[in-house]
Amino acid sequence: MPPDLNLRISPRTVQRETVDKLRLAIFSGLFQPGSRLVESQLCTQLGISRPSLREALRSLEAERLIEIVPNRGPSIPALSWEVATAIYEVRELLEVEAAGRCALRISPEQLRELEKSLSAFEEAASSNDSLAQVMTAADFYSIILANCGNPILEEVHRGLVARISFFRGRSMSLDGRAQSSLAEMREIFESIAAGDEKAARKASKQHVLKAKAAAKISMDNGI
Amino acid sequence: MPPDLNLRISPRTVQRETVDKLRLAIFSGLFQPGSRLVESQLCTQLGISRPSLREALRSLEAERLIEIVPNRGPSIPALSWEVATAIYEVRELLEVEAAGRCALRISPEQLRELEKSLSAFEEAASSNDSLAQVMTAADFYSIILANCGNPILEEVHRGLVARISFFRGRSMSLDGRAQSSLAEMREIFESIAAGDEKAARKASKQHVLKAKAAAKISMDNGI
DNA sequence: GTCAAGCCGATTGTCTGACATTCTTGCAAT
DNA sequence: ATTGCAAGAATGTCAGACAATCGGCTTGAC
Repeated sequence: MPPDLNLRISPRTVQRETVDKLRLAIFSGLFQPGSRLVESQLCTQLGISRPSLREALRSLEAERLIEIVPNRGPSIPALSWEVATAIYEVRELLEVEAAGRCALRISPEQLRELEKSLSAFEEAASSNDSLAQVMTAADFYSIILANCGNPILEEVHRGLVARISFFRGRSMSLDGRAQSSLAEMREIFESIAAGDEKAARKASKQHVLKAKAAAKISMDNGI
Repeated sequence: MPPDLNLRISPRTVQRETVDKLRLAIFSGLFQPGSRLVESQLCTQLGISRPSLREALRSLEAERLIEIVPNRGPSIPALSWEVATAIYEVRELLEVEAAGRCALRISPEQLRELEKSLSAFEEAASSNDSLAQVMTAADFYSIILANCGNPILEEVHRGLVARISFFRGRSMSLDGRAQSSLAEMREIFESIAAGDEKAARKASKQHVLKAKAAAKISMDNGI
């Protein structure tokens, strides 16, 4: 059998990417919190019809990336500090668990992947591209979550991180935050590499707590 | 002005309830896992148009209550034991945390509510109505999660419990499971009432572990 | 000048109907 | 029995339409 000629001459089912486009746009902070998303505008911008768009919007609503109030339409929710705190707390719960499990079971192969993503973050941290920083940092966690042995942990975590992505760009651009974040992540990596569950949990907890503190600072500064 | 005759001759915004109807139907086990949901059929059954139905289906897809394969349409996912295990594990993480927090901060008023829901479960446990058992048990957790001080914890938990609701009816009808469940829940309640965080965590953990074991048994029995 | 009432445009909620694409299933031919 | 094909069914997507609702603006009264 010839090796998978999955060429797809005529790109079918491209509509489903709409939701990904929108999601990415939200991540990138293209829309201000609180701003409304007018359906007709999005339709023309995305080149799709209103029914299709509305389907995509429903998905995003279920993911809590947008909110839809009846007769007012979709908008980007303004994340209150209360909710952000709650998200960080649950993130802590999940990441600590994942890091601990990961330390006990990650394969050497995946460990190299993790190291690579840490290097990628290191490079991003030297730059001023906060979007790249957020993205590479997200990769780092993703690898940990993907190797913790519990797909649900990963899934839930992804959903939560998505909701605070808006913040994370802001707080990452705080002075020195990227560098200290790097140090924390390196410690997590070392612990996992050493197979030290307790240390991985501790380092992971520290990291989330620091991230939360940074987020609070950037929010108080009204950035 | 006459006092709010909210008669709603022409029922407005009733469409949004469609998703609730469907969700309830899924909870109740009306559809077999793996069975397909044909859009045109659902449209006539629910009395709505296809676009509206598809919006509802997208919501349910994002909640992982159904899955939609391109060009094959929506269906009820067959829950593998691997995924179910993962869900129970995360549930444990969340419930333990919530019970612990709840013990430290619940108001006397809400504590009475919790007691009431425990009584409701007690009554259901005496009967053979496993749906009522699942529902009242869900109420019990909901109150704990709603009073743990972290709305995200509650939200995530609700999503996870929804996905294993199919099972829970089955495992609850195992011989003696409802009664032992009652005992475990009572212990959780007592710990919370006493404000004993550690005990609440321990009892909560025990409860989830037992529930998981019961689910495994009922699954192995191929029920 | 300020405030309240009412009207108008903009936007959403929902439907009908349509058509191309894709999957499934049954039938025919080898 | 297996293969291939063709008809039917279901989905993916669109266009257009219309009522209901919301928000802002104008108008009028004090």
